[in-house]
Amino acid sequence: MRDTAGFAGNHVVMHPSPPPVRMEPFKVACSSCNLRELCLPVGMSEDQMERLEAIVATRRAVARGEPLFRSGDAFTSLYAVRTGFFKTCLSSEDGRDQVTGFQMAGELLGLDGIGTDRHTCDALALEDSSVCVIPYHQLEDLSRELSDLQRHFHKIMSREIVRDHGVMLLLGSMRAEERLAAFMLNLTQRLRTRGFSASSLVLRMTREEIGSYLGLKLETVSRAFSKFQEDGVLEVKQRQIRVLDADALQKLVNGTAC
Amino acid sequence: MRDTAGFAGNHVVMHPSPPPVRMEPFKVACSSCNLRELCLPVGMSEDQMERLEAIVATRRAVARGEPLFRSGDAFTSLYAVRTGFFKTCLSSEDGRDQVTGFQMAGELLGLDGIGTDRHTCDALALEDSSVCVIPYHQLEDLSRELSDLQRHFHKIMSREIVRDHGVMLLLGSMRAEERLAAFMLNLTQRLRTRGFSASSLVLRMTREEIGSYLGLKLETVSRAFSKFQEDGVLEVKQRQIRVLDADALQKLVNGTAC
DNA sequence: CGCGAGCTTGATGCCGATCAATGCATGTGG
DNA sequence: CCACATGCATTGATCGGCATCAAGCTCGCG
Repeated sequence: MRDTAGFAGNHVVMHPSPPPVRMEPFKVACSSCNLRELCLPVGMSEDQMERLEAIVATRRAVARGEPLFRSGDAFTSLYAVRTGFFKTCLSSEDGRDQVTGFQMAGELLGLDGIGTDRHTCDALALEDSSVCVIPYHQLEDLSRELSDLQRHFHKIMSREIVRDHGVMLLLGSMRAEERLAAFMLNLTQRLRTRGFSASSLVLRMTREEIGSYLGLKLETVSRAFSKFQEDGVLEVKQRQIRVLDADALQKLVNGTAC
Repeated sequence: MRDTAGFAGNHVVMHPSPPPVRMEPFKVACSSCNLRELCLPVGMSEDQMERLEAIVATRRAVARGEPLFRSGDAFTSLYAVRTGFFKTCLSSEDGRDQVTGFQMAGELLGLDGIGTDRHTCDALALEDSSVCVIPYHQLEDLSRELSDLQRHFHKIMSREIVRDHGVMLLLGSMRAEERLAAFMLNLTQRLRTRGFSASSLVLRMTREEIGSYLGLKLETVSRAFSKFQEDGVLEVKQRQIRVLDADALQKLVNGTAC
């Protein structure tokens, strides 16, 4: 039987086609959320978490293909991914397009909007997803009272900057196969953090989206996948991927295999 | 007579070779600093600024070629550039190297360190420079009291993220000349903000450093400069640059000239 | 004056883009 | 249940932009 673990395991699957946006009036309970060790409340006490829950009052469902927000939208809230999978992408006026990131459960979306009070990129759901809505001004207010929250929020922003620098390194100095290797390692690592198999996964994005993220054309991504399969590093069946030799990937990312 | 304004104008020039690091016990006065409209205190009242000055107690001079901090150093402070010019760069173990940014007066350095309490990149002075030292934990404490400070600090971090996304777009989808055009426009715009001529400047970095930032080899950068000169877009004499046709640069960055 | 770091310019080759055709999976309507 | 459309992936052939290799050149400085 085929292993379909991937990160589809605990996703909210909504069929047949749900309304694209649905507000859930139910109380959000960070304290009982299985993402609390990945998300904003990391390291917070019980009563601090209650304060946070009080402002994170709503959830929002986003159907596959729909935007959570778009570039130019007024910025009011951050979003924590509960279930599902997103991409953020920049599109310049002349049709150039760049995927700037893929976000999975526990990761924060919308940080780009703080600087100008408008979102500067599009966030699109790659599968039916749900997010916790975190009204930003309330978060600012609360983080003035809870230094643990403040500290953690700053760490999240800083790590986003560091992540971006890593992508710049990748885009600026790696070759196609190295880029894909780095991408796959990053993906499996994040899945492992979330308790999923690191060796078997289902890609939620197309070759074109991967290519956009990595600064490659979709054909090049496809060829690199095929190469990895030939070399016994990956098993690739469309979006079903099995990692056979993680070390080989790691060696590609460093310079050892050149 | 040659216009040498560039951004050398108000820089502290220290010859012959000063001690690489010098602490200045003098009081820092944000309120009388001509960078206060670019730096952290933007939009703060007089007495708020006094609170900030109280924690920004020291300056530090960094000689050309010397590090302000290095990857792996313990993170304790942020730094605001007072005078001079820096680059930040990432170097992976296998010798790959990526310049992730160039910082000039009024810009903040060190945000990368917040996430892990260690710096994740090197910051090197490209000319004799000086910075204001901002002890980070004191800044956190103060920004819990002064919401204006908090808000502005968050905006600065967010804008850094947005800037990085822009670089990702550049690295992922632009061709050599487009990259250099975007780079030159960005540079002239920042100079203009600081009251310098936007049409005449002196590059503080080598072709190789520009290339590393733009994901190009130094020869390609050089050829692109030559091309711009041929086309009457720039006048290039080593590091002396004069912008003759800013519109042409702008058109290159968008798709109009393709 | 001569050295060296940084810059320019030319010749060549390779990696990845582009163009094009085919394959494969899913879904839809007859 | 099949025929067909559609979206995505694979694979091949060719092309072009940038890297690489290799000389010279410029300028500041000891």
